[in-house]
Amino acid sequence: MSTRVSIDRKKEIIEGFYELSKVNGIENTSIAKIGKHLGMPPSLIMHYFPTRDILISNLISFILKRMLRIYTPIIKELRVQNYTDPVTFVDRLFSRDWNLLIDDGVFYGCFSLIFRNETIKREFRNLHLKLRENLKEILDQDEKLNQKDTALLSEQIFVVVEGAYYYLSMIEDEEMYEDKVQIFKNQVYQLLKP
Amino acid sequence: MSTRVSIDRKKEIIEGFYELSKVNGIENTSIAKIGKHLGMPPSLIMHYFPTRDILISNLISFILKRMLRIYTPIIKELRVQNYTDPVTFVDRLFSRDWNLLIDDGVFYGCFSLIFRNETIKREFRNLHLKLRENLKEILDQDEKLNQKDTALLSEQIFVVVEGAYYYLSMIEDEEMYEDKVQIFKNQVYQLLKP
DNA sequence: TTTAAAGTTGAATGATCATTCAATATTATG
DNA sequence: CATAATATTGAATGATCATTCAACTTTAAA
Repeated sequence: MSTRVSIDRKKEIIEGFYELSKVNGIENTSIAKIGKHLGMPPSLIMHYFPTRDILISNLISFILKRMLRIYTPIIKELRVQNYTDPVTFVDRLFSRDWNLLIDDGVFYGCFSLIFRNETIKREFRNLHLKLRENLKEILDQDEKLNQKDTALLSEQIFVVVEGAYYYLSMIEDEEMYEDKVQIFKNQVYQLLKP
Repeated sequence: MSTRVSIDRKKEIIEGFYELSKVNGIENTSIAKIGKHLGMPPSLIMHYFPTRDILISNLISFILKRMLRIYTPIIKELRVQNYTDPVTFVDRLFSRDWNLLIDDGVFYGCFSLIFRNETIKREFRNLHLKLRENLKEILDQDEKLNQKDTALLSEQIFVVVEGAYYYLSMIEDEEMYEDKVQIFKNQVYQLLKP
């Protein structure tokens, strides 16, 4: 069905789309621009992605897959150590690894599409349910938390993390940024207290 | 400088822009479409808003002004009663008044612009600083909280509220939605405990 | 009432858009 | 090697875009 070439091309196109979206926003990244950026005619892009909507929904899958990756290093660690201090991965949640993993502008640009596209909304919902499940699994490894409702806890932790990401993305002042991060980290540590 | 007519026209145009953006998204709401919607030539819109960017930045001001309004009824109450149970306005924060006040799709669509526009970012930041200040003032009215750092508390409350709004906007199932709301409300009540 | 300013119209601009298509080149298959 | 499938090209489509402009109408000021 899908050849090596077609798989590579699709990947190349989506990555080009993503790169240009970082600079111009998704809404200003046309098929023609992607083509010029990659040195291919727009018709080739449409050969692999028949409509712009399909192209966008592939970009979203690409982004959501990336986001899930924040957990893979932590989960690997857990396999080896059989124990990880929750504080360690809370730190990781607040670290700038996420910003490195995926551009905030592109991410929120995609997110804003959920309100007019049911499929995109479902994809985002699934990602977030997965993120919470993963966090729950990690919390379950910690004996100190075995009295706690870890499902509830992971909801509570994530709502702080996500609120923090939203709010922090407006803060320019470096010092203020660090202050706020500390506040929100403490807020999560408080939740983790036995 | 600005006549009655020009003030009314500008308002009419921005509101038309907002209405169409609810349905199509900002990125798909052109000046021509706004004109058709309001029964006026696009050139008239450009007479009042010389560029599309100016039009967008006016839409954003319009939206942010609206958001601040969630507090005015609460603050009015406080003036009369000289006391309001914080639980009451936490409820209000989580109520659907906000969704009524401003469409989530338009809101997040505007928000995603902060990443490529410094002015818009500043406007959003100012709104959120104001929201937190307002909440602090309300918390300060409550004697039960006079041992607490109300500035810190308002940060912590809002980060939950904003994370919740983000997350809840993906949830379709009504029952699940109510469950989550209750979780996040409890999380805030916990913060308010003396 | 004259005149200036502000408001409004509609047609025209060139740029860019997503998408289509037929033609050509490359690769895989039998 | 032949042939079918896949990959790629480049030109052309009509729609829509933000913006410009000159002409016209209404309102305000003097």
